[in-house]
Amino acid sequence: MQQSTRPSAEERRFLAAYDPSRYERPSVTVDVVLLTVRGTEVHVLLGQRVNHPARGTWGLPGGFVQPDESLDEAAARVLADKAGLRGIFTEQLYTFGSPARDPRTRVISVAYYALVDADTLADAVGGARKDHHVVARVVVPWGGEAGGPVNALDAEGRPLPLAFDHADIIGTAIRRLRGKVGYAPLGFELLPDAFTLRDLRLIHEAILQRPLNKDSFRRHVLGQGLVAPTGARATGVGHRPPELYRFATR
Amino acid sequence: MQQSTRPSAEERRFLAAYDPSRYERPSVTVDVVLLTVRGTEVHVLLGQRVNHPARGTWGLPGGFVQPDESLDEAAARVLADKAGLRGIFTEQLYTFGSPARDPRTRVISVAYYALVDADTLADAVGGARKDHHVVARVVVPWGGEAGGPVNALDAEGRPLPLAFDHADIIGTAIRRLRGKVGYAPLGFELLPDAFTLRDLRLIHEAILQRPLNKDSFRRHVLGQGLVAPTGARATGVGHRPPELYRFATR
DNA sequence: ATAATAGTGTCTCTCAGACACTATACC
DNA sequence: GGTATAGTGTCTGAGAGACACTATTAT
Repeated sequence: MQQSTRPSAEERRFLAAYDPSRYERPSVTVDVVLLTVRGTEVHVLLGQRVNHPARGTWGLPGGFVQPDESLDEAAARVLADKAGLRGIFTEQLYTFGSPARDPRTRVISVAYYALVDADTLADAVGGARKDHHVVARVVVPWGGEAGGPVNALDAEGRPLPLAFDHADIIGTAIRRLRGKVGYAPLGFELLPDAFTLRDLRLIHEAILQRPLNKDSFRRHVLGQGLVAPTGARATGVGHRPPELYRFATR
Repeated sequence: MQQSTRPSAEERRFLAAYDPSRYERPSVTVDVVLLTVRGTEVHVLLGQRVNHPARGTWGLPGGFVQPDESLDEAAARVLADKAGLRGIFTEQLYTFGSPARDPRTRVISVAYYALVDADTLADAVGGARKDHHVVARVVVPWGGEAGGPVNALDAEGRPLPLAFDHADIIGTAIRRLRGKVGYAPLGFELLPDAFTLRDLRLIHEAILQRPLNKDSFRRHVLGQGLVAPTGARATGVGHRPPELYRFATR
């Protein structure tokens, strides 16, 4: 980011006299849509609200932006505190600021989305956080990149009521993911270090919720040079063992 | 947006006792990157700052988000107040929240970008706002969608110093525009109601800063069904008069 | 051997790029 | 007529989809 020029003496006097309390200020939070893929379905980490407002409903991990941290840092802090995850792919998504979206007061939420492979998420959530956190299945009631709110289901398929506008926020994350997965190397964020091309294709199919051509997918991925063979092969698969690949940083 | 469920009596008591002043809150502004294309170059509306901080530098039109308005409404209000424009294409861009980006206090800026044709912008800026506003040429020192800050030049080609992190914000708008212009009908927002296919192609070339294949562009645009011929033709062009088209809302 | 998927080879269809050619205004 | 751009037709190469065929392991 570009640094502004050094303030003059006159500007320093102005700044010293500046009173920020003259303006009514909203609260600003960061909410993180932490997504993974289990089997053929996208899942999201939700926490059950133990306090009002909307107590008992399920919401995204989030927190107020602290005075000394950037928005990216706030998102990383939320991920570390609430999910025990560090260093995973995280990107700003959209900022939600409808005046009535939180009944407490004016709360503007800068939403982020993050991607992690299912095993790492299971390990992270399996600890002390188990009680009030769930990795919920996301049901997307629209195709392509139409957009709109989504539904969340628990492991038994029961719907989980979502807090505030979090159904919209998750829907926005799904739309972003669908839009980017075709040309950006996002699938690797959802897989362990070594994976087969079939694994990668199933990730894409789970995100897009439509079948992809096996041959074209293979050609496309190999042609992009985004993956490199490890030399190893998967074992115990009951058929010809596939090559294991890793993400190639070009 | 989805409405949250009706609060219970207990929840209403909680909300009545809630004290928002317990948390330190940042200021939140909306800044608008109002873009247009003049000739072969992208331009942006800038205003000269008459007050500190960064007095004399050039900044995007912006304003504090009011307690009763959404972010979209704040962006529309800024466009109406500072540029006299209503009903033009506007979309949320990105939220900038580095702690030191504004020397006054913590200011988080929700950036929007808006598109308008050059004639409409010239009419809107030609009035009383003339003194402290300029439609500056944007010089992009990176190709494709690499991203990064940009430079702004006045009509004589002199660089205009940009306030705060506005060079980054404009750069983010350029990158978004380059990314979307290939598949979304954005070019029409930058043209008057009737235009030739050559006009539309020149708009795309100005945004992408690279030449486009004339034949493919024509086939692509006509094949998409996004334009419809008006039946009229341009006159006084010194060569075969081209068909005039309009944007076709499918 | 059978089942199941990996991986290769090839054909076709679509589309972008390139180019040639004709059309038509203003000078 | 000359010039400049509009607009059409056609060829070619790249890539996606489809499909046939071979490869290889667990059972």
